[in-house]
Amino acid sequence: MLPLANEEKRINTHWLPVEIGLVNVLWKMATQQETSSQSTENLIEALHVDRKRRSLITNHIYLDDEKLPEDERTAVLREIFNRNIREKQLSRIISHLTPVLDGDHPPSALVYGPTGSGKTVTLMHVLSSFQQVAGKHGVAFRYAYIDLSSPKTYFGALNELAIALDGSNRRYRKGIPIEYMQARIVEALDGVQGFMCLLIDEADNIKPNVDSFLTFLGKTLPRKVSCRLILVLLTNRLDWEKALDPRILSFFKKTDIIFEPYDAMDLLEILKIRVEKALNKDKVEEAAIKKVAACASRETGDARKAVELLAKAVIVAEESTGRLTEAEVDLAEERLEMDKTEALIRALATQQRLALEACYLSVGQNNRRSATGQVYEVYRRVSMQEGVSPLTQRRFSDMISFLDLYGLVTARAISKGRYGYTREITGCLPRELVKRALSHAR
DNA sequence: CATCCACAGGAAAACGCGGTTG
DNA sequence: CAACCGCGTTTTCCTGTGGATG
Repeated sequence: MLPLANEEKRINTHWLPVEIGLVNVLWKMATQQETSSQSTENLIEALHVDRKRRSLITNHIYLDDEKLPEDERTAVLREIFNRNIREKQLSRIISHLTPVLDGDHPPSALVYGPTGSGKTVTLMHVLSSFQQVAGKHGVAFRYAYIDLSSPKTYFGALNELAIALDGSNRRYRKGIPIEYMQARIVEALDGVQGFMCLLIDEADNIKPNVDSFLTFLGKTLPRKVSCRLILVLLTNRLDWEKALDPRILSFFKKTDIIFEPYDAMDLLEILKIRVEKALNKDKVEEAAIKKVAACASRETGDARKAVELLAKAVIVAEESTGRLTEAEVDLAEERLEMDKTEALIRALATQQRLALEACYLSVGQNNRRSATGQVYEVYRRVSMQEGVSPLTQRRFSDMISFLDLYGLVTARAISKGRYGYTREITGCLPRELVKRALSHAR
């Protein structure tokens, strides 16, 4: 999973020839010129041309979801759905909703799916399309999106709901009674006839008392308003239902819809759209995109991660050959991994950092295996030096397990016969990465 | 085959710290 | 203000482990 120490050499040998070649060309050009100022100008020109030659990106924003404006985002999504990617999920949701067209009331839905499987996106798409179809059938259908992706209280959730419903941007002040909030929501819904679909994203994010919010939504609200409510709750926790009060589940009479993570084929299509929009197609090899899709689907099937990897690979390609091939993807994956572990190390608590330092100190340059006892001694010395009082061996042992869990060291329990039962600790990260991260984290 | 090393790792007690109560 | 409580962390105590060794 983690990059091996010796792979760093490959990075260098990979791009060096290109750079050297370029420098040589430039040097020749420069030396042929008569005055130095002219040569500098030429150098600038040459570098500029070269930069252009290597550049892959034609439109930057399509590689960064954060920067994509809303209408562009929906346009991209529309394309995704046109390519029949989430077909199964789409048809499930739609068949759940179709009773509306005949004026029947579908039950509420609970949608499960891991992050990056396109829950929100798909639901939004379906609902907006559904609204239009319903309009043609003469059925009044509206929907509202309530985003709870940052943790909210019962009050905060009501607030979001109120904002979504009355269309205004203003937040209601804190401190007003919850009954008032509820009254506002009822008021906002009162004039509406027909169906009202509430799409509640990350519904598991309501902190202290989820139950009361859901009770309000499922029990109180439908009685007070004229329109017919359809609740759609999105969550990425499969066990969420178990945390709920069974009474709530009973009056919800809900349907479950499950979103599988994207598979490699889906991701491939999604990536292709991005590539078309953002990159110079001639410089991108099909195999590379396939590889990105394969990597992402192997890990989590998270579309956002896939795009992130693609973006990283493009950067790698831009600063080396100017072509996106499988090799660049490999490198990008490696770097992404390195960045992650480095960030992880920097975020470690002091004691854990010391433990990690002790491990790599004890293991030495040639990755000798060390027993827990030895490393503990080193750890004691190090923490004395730092002026931190060392912890007991018991705790230290736990920290080793922690470091092992996060893949920062390898520690496996082994019996050395009558010479004891220990964990052999070895490092599994490039020395220089550890050094940099450790020195930075203080 | 029993022994025994040098820890692993579970359980419980002790500690520390913010918050609450009489 | 002391006494108390709840909760997470740390220490102490303890039993368990697996194979080389005599």
